[in-house]
Amino acid sequence: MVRWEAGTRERLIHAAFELFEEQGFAETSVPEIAARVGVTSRTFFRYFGDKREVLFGNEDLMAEQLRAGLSEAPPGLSTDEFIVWALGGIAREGFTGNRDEMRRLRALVESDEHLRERALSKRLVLYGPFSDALVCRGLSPMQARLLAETTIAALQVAADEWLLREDSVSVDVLALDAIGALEQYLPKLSINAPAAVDVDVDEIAK
Amino acid sequence: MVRWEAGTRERLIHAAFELFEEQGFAETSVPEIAARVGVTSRTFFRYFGDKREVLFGNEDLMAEQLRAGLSEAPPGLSTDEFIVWALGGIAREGFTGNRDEMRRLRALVESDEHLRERALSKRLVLYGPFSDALVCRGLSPMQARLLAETTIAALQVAADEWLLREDSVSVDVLALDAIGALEQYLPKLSINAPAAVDVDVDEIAK
DNA sequence: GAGCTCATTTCACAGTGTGACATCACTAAG
DNA sequence: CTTAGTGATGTCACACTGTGAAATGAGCTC
Repeated sequence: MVRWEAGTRERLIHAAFELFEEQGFAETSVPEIAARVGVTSRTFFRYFGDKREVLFGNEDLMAEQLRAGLSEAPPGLSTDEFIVWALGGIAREGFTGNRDEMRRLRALVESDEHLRERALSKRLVLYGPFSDALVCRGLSPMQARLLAETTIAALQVAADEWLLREDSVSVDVLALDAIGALEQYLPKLSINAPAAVDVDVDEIAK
Repeated sequence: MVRWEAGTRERLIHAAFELFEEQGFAETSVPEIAARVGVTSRTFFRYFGDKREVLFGNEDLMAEQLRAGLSEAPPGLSTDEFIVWALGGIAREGFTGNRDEMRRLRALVESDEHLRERALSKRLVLYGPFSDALVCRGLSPMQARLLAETTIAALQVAADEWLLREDSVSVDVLALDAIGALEQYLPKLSINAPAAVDVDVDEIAK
């Protein structure tokens, strides 16, 4: 006879999800979640740093997979090819099937201010590895950051679109469509921008 | 003799800023801040929804100014001209002088997880008005969102760059430079992407 | 000076998150 | 068989966050 049932973490996640859907996030307390699983709230906080975190375990997983996946990029890709390749990987790993559960999660997150906030900062976790990989490929930190943020934002938009649909278009195609359309609207550098940049960088160095 | 000193809100902000710099954000309690100003913590929470908010009053102000400013855009601008114009406005309103205080604020925010999280969601407040304005100009909600996020991200990167410098380059120029460089790295739609988009959108409508 | 206003205080409270220490089934030596 | 871990959980105590509801009291108005 085992002293404790296995899979406490998973059961906590499940119970939390249920309760949040039944009563709302704010109206559900941690002791309540713990009670449904038959543990103490202290145990809950041992598994999850805070109440919100119970819904975002996946994101951390995706970030790890992403970091691992990005290091396996075929050599010789140009930066834009690298992005296409990375989007494909993410789409294949994180966006197959289980659309319905993702929809429910999305609805939950959208329903509460604190959850929306946490979701945003989870994007940081995603574009962190991405940005690092781009720096390794020779981009400046600032450029890498902007490119990573843009790509992840496109991915997010594409994911939203994907969740609205029922067909089987893959997320990376949607993301690339979005990026393509984006380019059409971005101001072209040549039009304006006196570009007093490169000069002043040196002045600071003094 | 006045029962209460004027400008409680400003004095709370000031006291909080000082204490956060002296001891760190996590190590400073709300009662402590309130005590330094000579009020109760209850009063603090009447001015600020939560402890973090005391550092982000400006962002809300900027968002309002932005929303107001965007509605005054000269007619006849194309989308990319509109973006250039908007960036100019933001730079003129929010990024003149007081660089040193902004640097200190930035350092504070970077020093704490919860503050970084809040800073991110404040960006939502900024790109909300932007995105709305773009929708009014005929973009689809998704496109508007992506374009707005990209622009604000560029602004953020440019602001970071600006804070690192001492010269007088304006933020909007830096942002446009960043966007220019960004375009160079974005995958071109023509290369790939079978683009199964427009068809399926209609199918959903049924 | 009666009454009103309004920022603030006071009080009570539910919930969050954490550190320190106790418990107890199970396990690996000896 | 005993003994000494090990590791997930419980227990307890606590500081802090954030929020309703009612009381206070200075200054203003008529």
